[in-house]
Amino acid sequence: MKQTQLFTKTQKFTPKDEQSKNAKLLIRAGFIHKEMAGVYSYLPLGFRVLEKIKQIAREEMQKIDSEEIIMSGLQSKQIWQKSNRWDDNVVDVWFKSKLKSGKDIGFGWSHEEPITNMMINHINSYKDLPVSVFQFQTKLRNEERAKSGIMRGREFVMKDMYSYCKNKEELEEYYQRAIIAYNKFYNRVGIGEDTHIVFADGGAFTEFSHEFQTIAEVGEDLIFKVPNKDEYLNQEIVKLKIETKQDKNEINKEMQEIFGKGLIGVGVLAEFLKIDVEKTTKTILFKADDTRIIAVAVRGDRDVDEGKLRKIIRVDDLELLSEESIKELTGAKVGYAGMLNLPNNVEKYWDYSTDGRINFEMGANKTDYHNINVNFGVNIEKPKEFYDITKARDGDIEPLSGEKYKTYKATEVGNIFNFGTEKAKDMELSFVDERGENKPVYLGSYGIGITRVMGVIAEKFADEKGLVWPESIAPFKVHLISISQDKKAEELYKILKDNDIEVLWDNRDKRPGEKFADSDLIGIPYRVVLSNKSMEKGGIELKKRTEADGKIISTYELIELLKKY
RNA sequence: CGGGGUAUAGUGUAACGGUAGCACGAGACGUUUGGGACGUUUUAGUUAGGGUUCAAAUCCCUGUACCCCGACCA
Repeated sequence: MKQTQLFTKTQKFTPKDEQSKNAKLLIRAGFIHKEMAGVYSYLPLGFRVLEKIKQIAREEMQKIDSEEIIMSGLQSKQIWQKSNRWDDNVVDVWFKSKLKSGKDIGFGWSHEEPITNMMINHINSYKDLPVSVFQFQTKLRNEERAKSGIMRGREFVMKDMYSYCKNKEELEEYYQRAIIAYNKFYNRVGIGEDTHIVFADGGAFTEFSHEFQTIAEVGEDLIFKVPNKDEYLNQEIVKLKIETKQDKNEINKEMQEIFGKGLIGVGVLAEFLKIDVEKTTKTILFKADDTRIIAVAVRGDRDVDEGKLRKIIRVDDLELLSEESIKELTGAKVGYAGMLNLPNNVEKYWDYSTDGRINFEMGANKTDYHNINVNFGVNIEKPKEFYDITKARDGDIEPLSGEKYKTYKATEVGNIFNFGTEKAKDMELSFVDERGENKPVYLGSYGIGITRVMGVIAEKFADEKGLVWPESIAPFKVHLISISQDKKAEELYKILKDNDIEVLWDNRDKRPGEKFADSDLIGIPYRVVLSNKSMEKGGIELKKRTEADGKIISTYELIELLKKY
């Protein structure tokens, strides 16, 4: 492609309404256009990158016998009601509208339900299984807050794949094949080395789901590497058994109620009471399934992991108790709750970190009051069991080995999930097995955030001059820059094209400096310069984007070299 | 959804309540041609609505948009 034909221009200044590196660079280089917060259009260069990434995903999915389809973006309410996911309180990212007739419709934020519903028409017998289908879809999600450029938008492209299997074993086998395909995909797009499969919460049906996380500074997630193993964990499933240092000879003191007006926050509190922060206790109250009230105690310097709590109490629906309810329940404002004297209907859970302490502090359930010198077996019954409810953080210790988890900031670029028969049961998708018995189908769901992958790559490889694309997904392989040698360049341009080498020819009437600067900004892997200077030296200058200096070679050598890559 | 911030030309940035200016981009002409050149010239703007004032980009109110932090995030 000739650059004069490219309607986009590069910008010298970074847009002021973008903070993230990926959006700044992609906009400056003309890959994307921002429509609104979290919504971007893909311009010729960006589109080419996107298509390259999609093609690689396509090839890898086809290799594991998945068939490509494209589903509608409009979805019907009835289908989603079957699995109880139409409700805005259950799924909070819905975009919804109505047909002229008044019928409710939703804009697809996921396609598990519609596709499973569709499969009812196609899966009847065990002979129809297994089936795997995938698509590239623009997902629409009404995110409360879009951020990080194209990494987390309201509209984004996702490759989603769904597998339908006869039984657990067949699904498990396909799941493993999908993992292999995913790894190949990440390798091919250039982020394989930093992309790890990470164990994550599996929800109700399976113990684990898996995420593919790419280690990157922009990452929103913290992943934990298990000591001495090549195994990574998502924050919410990191096992902890936090021990608190305690002098065993400390003598139990008399419990006291201390007045401390407006002391909110453990740091301030500990200072005021002149005790160690580890003596303080945080009591958090939750509402589960609308009916249960849960009180959780963790050591003051730690936080509750709601994911872990959900698992312990076996609910999906969990939220913090409202201010009014806390007041009603404890008789105190938020910030003074304690495990002492809570009504009997409140379920109480203690984290390991609260165990083994002598003379600890706790909210008094009385505004502005805290109890100190609380002791198990004296003021409050020692819990029969302690749990792992603490949110993991950097520096935490794996209970098994006693060694620290290593942590990395990472961004989730893929996710695979084993639904078992749960989804099929919701959607009433079943098949008849060899013996004529009706059985639910096993569903696996596999996603790759295509646009997010592009964002991560843009961000990870960029240097101070601009973007640096891996060869496999670069918009063009070669950036041909001609300086006062347009005739020769035109010939070379044709030769490159005849050899099926994707080339962007900067045939603009611009000064060399500007062409080089633009070339670096756009980030095409190979730069080929044709100029009086290069001719004097005997040919063409070839330079990789990642290298500082080029080398002079002949046209023949150039073609041979580029063909190899 | 809570908190904070910002809004001036396609982009980036100035202007005490008193003439909206500069740079990049884009157009024209000329000089230039290996790291965002130079000269002359043209183009194009105060987020929307209301208020205060002789006078508003500037002060006030309301809306909108965008950014950041937190919450949320199959």
